[in-house]
Amino acid sequence: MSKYIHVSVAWPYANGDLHVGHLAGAYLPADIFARYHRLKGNKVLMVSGSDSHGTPIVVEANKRGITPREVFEHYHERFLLAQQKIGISYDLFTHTDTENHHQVSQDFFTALLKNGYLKKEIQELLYSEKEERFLPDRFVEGTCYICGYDSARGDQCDNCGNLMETTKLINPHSISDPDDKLLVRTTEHYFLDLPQFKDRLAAYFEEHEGHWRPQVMNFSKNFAKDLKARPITRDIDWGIDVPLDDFGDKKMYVWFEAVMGYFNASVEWAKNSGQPDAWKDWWYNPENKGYCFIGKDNIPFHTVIWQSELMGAVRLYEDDESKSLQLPYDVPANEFMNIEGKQFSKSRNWAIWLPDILERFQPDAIRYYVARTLPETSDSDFSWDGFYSRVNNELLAAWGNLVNRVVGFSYKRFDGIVPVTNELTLIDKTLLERIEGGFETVGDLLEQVKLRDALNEAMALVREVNGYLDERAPWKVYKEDKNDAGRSIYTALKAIDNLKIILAPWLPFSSQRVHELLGYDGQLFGDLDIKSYDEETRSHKGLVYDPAKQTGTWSKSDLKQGQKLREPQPLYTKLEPEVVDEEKARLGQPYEEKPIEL
RNA sequence: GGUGAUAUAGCUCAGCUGGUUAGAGCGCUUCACUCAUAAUGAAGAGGUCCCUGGUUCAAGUCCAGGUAUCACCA
Repeated sequence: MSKYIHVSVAWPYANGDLHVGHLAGAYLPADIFARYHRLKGNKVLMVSGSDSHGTPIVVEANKRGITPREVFEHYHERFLLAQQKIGISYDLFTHTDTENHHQVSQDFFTALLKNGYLKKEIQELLYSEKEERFLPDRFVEGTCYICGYDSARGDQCDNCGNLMETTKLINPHSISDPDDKLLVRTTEHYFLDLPQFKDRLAAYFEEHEGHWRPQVMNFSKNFAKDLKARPITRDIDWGIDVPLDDFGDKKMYVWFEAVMGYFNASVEWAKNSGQPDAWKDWWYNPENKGYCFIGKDNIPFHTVIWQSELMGAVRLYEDDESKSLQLPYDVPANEFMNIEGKQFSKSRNWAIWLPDILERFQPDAIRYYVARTLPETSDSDFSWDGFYSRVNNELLAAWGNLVNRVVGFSYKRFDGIVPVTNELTLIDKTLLERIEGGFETVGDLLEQVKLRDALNEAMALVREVNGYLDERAPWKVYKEDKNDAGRSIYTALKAIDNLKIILAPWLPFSSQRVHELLGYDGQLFGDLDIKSYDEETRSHKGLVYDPAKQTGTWSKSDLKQGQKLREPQPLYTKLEPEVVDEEKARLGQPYEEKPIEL
């Protein structure tokens, strides 16, 4: 029985390249999880996209003297390429400036308004007469009303560290123009009336107590205890229009519409697939399980606000009143990944950029190290020493070498075929039972989103096979009893055939190569391509997983004796010790974007 | 300032509702092996479980306070 699994992945702000923090926080865990379910034969819908709105994009655009649209389109393109290269298998990775996203977000707004969950309130904000607009906090500078520092930012004072109430700043002015004195003015905005959801949220948390990560649950419960209405509209130019005739030129707040992307992108995916209602199999299916993969900074938006939006809209594009939008089943938020012990910083370029490292390292090597070091329970650390030793001493030495030694031996002593042998002995059967048990043990951990534990277990199985080989010593036995040696090699090949599937969620590229080495044709996974989609007034590109050619399944090996193998080539490139110092030296240096080549 | 987390072997991390000699991987030492990208296997040495109090027959595990780090909110 296949199940429906919806995988929502955090939407990256398209104002700079992706870095390993993004990968570790959301994209890689989501992909591992999704690939497992794809192998299980479950109906996976994994979506995300570039967040094209929000102040950071506008700031970046101003800095470069180009439009916000040019900024996000530039990075959207790079997101597509980098993620294709490292194999994040989105059913659709789109962006928030599609006609579809605008339309569905507006319909969401309208539904919330109609159902009585939005209310108008008057706010005091800083207004620029020069620019004839209200300025967001980040565009404001002034004198700190606590310590007197004269360059306090609109949201925080860099001198005393206190967060600022923007309207209290002394002599507030625009960041880009110190002569542009700002005035406090009132403006009217819509608010999402979160307190109305308090009881329903409490019931929702109750329902999921137990399987959520404790830090996510605790944080969310606490956050939901004291809810206030939050403004969801802004006086800005770059964003989605509020769908009301009498509300000026105001736009939706980016956090309000970005989370809707999980829903909107599902709708787009269905349209693109030519089955416009297909998304309902997830969003209106009580059997669906939805997972939101995000970083810890995003927790309240994905455990409180998004749930409130879904509950408040009740239903969209669905007439059956017995149905309502499904809420996420789990929000496996990750902590942060530091770099060489220090926090990521874009301004100081303390970062490891994805397009950059993909030029020098194999995707599976990166995937392996990051997966091994996932910040699932607490902040973790990416270190080049760690990368070097994990890749060389574990991935390559234990797994790559296992494949190489066994296939190589078959090639050398058994004419490059899977040895033909008779009845297995107890020790052979015991090994295979242990390995085959991995489908259960590793699978269970994956379903609980304990990805690090699951990988640990999978690697323990790899070591079992190495231990078995040492014990059986086919290279020695071969001289006296070729059949017995063949039996061990057959057993080891079959173990590898199983492990290639068990490891495939983490190592899709090298598992495919093992698949081919073992003599199979065809693809374990489907294709991941960049495609173009036309809407009425504009077109956009998306990264799209097409499962049509997928043949891999999460099930025991049925390796045939006598099957022709392919000549082994090492799976992984061994890293030279110098890379550690070379890569460390890059940290903090200016980063130059280069074209991403596949 | 408030809230939620995190601090355990050289390194990266497990240790759920308190209970035998505190675990794993890597690194290190010794031995074995040579099919393999000198890769593999076995054995072993490494810890005042951040600090200070407290509860308890018993605390890495609970409570209070403190220190350091992270996120969110004001």
